[in-house]
Amino acid sequence: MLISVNLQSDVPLYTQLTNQIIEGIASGRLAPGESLPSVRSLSSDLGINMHTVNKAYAILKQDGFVEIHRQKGVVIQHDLPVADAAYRTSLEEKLRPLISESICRKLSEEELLNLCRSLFRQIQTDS
Amino acid sequence: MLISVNLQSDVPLYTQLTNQIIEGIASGRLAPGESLPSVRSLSSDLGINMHTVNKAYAILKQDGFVEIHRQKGVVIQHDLPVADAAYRTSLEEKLRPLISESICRKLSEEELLNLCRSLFRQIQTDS
DNA sequence: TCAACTGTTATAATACAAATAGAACAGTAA
DNA sequence: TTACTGTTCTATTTGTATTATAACAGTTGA
Repeated sequence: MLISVNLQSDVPLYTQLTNQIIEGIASGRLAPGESLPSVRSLSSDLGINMHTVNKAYAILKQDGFVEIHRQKGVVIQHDLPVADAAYRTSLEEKLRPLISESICRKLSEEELLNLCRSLFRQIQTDS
Repeated sequence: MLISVNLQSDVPLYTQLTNQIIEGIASGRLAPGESLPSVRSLSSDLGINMHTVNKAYAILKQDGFVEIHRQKGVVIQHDLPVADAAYRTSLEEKLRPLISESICRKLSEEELLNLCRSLFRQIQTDS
């Protein structure tokens, strides 16, 4: 899967990486068991530091999206983490300010739901 | 409206403030024309620095949610900003990683939409 | 007029996170 | 052995978040 970073963005580089990899899993472009590039090769390809890639991989490992095989390096987990109560709470806390502002800006409930539905399907079928 | 901050949170204080005020507008607890506490009184009440509150107010002013009256201080805008194309794009960029992870965690499209709908109505009617 | 309040600005210091840099270690594969 | 894997260590630079003090211009009410 093709991975890139935007040095101008205010989103931290390691967050850009984790976001892209998680979207890759969601879309099926990254299948369970598949290997990710090594920290050294990916950092070299992107022109960024090794430790930045390592931090992204460490977060993905921490959250249960990847596991480390001494042989194959970093591979996508077969048993991906599921949406438990704690996750749903944190998701709500992240959605709340976004939905609040959309209400202020007179986005209707239907428009918001259509946007979410459209994104959901676009990500899921973007393999 | 009651405003509070969580010093333990990893969300910046000024972001906590802007989020709460925007949610207050969305819910109707803060009506257009209504005044916000002065930077000095609010910072004193919350036990934080004046500049932190001032930064939050400056962002709200920048985004068009409040205006400055030399007499009344900081008041909620009558003509609130609307959801233009630029806003929709930025909203999509913020929703995308959240939805991607929810797909990874096997949250169904219906569950996600129900959560968004529930939040939308809860915020809107929470006055 | 005077005192008390408004937002605003300037300067400085502290603390922390993000990113980079160079180096080394333990384990594994060809 | 050589070359690769993730991991860890120390150090530096940069930028943001937060606090601290101070001052300014304008407004309000006594």
